[in-house]
Amino acid sequence: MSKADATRTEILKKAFDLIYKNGYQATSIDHILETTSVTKGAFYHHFKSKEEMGISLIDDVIKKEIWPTIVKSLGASKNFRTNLYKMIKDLLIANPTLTCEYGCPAVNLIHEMAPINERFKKALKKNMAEWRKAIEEEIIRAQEAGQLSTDHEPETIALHVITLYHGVRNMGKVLGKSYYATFLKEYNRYLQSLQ
Amino acid sequence: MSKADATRTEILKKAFDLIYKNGYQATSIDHILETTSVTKGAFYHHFKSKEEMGISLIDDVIKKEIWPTIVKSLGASKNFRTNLYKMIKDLLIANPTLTCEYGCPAVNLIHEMAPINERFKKALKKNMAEWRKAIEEEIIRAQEAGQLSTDHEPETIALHVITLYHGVRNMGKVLGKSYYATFLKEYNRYLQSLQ
DNA sequence: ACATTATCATACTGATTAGTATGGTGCAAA
DNA sequence: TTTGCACCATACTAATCAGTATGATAATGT
Repeated sequence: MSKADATRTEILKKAFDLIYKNGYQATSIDHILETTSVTKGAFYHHFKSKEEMGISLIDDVIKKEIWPTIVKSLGASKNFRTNLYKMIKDLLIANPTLTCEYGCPAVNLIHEMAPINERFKKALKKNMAEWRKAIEEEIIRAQEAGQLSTDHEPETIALHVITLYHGVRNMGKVLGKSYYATFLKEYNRYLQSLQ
Repeated sequence: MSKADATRTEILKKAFDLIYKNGYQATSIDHILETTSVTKGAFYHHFKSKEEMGISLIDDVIKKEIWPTIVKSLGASKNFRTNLYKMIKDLLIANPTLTCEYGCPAVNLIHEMAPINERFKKALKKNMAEWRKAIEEEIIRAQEAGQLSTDHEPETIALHVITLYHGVRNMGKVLGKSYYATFLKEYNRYLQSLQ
């Protein structure tokens, strides 16, 4: 990795930390630079604006933070219920960078930015569509294997699972980590109700 | 209503509009005053700080915006599934002030403020606890009427329903109003799976 | 009628914001 | 060797922020 790439990465890494904890709008560029060795000149050399940096963050960092956990679970076992359970559980519990207090950066950004910035919304929508598609494929495999009735619409279930994830990430901010366990039990019951 | 009360109400009303659409931190006091006849002196006479105004907003306005829809549904019919379905549906569709694009103000505030402001978190938590309790009572009634097995923990189901609401409000910001219909079908299937 | 206080209005402050202007440095191609 | 550009550093700007200082006016009790 070249020196320039290292600078770019350092900016995105620090920006991710601050935006994850304080939100995009509340995170200033000065604050990002404060605790790094990067200067404002370097920042605006790599990103033509704060918005541009934010969009890069969605594509580069968030994707690399969440996507591995997802693909690791889907298709891992032959039982789609096991896989969908593990996927959400690992996203909630196993990921070392994400905490209950601050939730999920992708979910947070949708909340904050989707209504007020079209570019953010589009990038986040694309991200969600990829996740949805991956879950759909899992469900279709289950239907082809006879584990699940074809009466179920794969898209409906996929989006419902994502909806639950968004919901529990928000609830966790208020109720704390103990709710994750409560939620996972009821989530599992939901998965078992899919026949 | 006295003149002073009218001023206070006008501030809270305008603040609600702006915070609902842009978030708490992105809403400035100057912006609140801009399109009203209220001045900064009046603002700081009624609220000792922006934070104080925000806390008032949770207790006063949000509660009055959402709570009526909730109590109207719960206990309305003898079937708890019908009531829980109607509650969420009305929150999503029937409420005239809330839109799909901007979601639910209470959910939004949890996302933005719960991790970074203890007073907000506490006020929002109290709000959620009241909702949870109301749903729990609906579920206990159903169990006493023999509509639902007592194996189900009322708190678990109540929180799961709230979780779904939080989730769908976030998803709607990206997927648009059409998803509400898709969600409601799967939500109904979930309610029917409670036996 | 008078005093007191509630309710506001105006003008300010210092801090912070995103972004710019300008110049410097090192490396790569010519 | 020189030219040019990628990469970065420093110092600035105009706008905006929450909050304050100070005084005016209106309501209210005595």
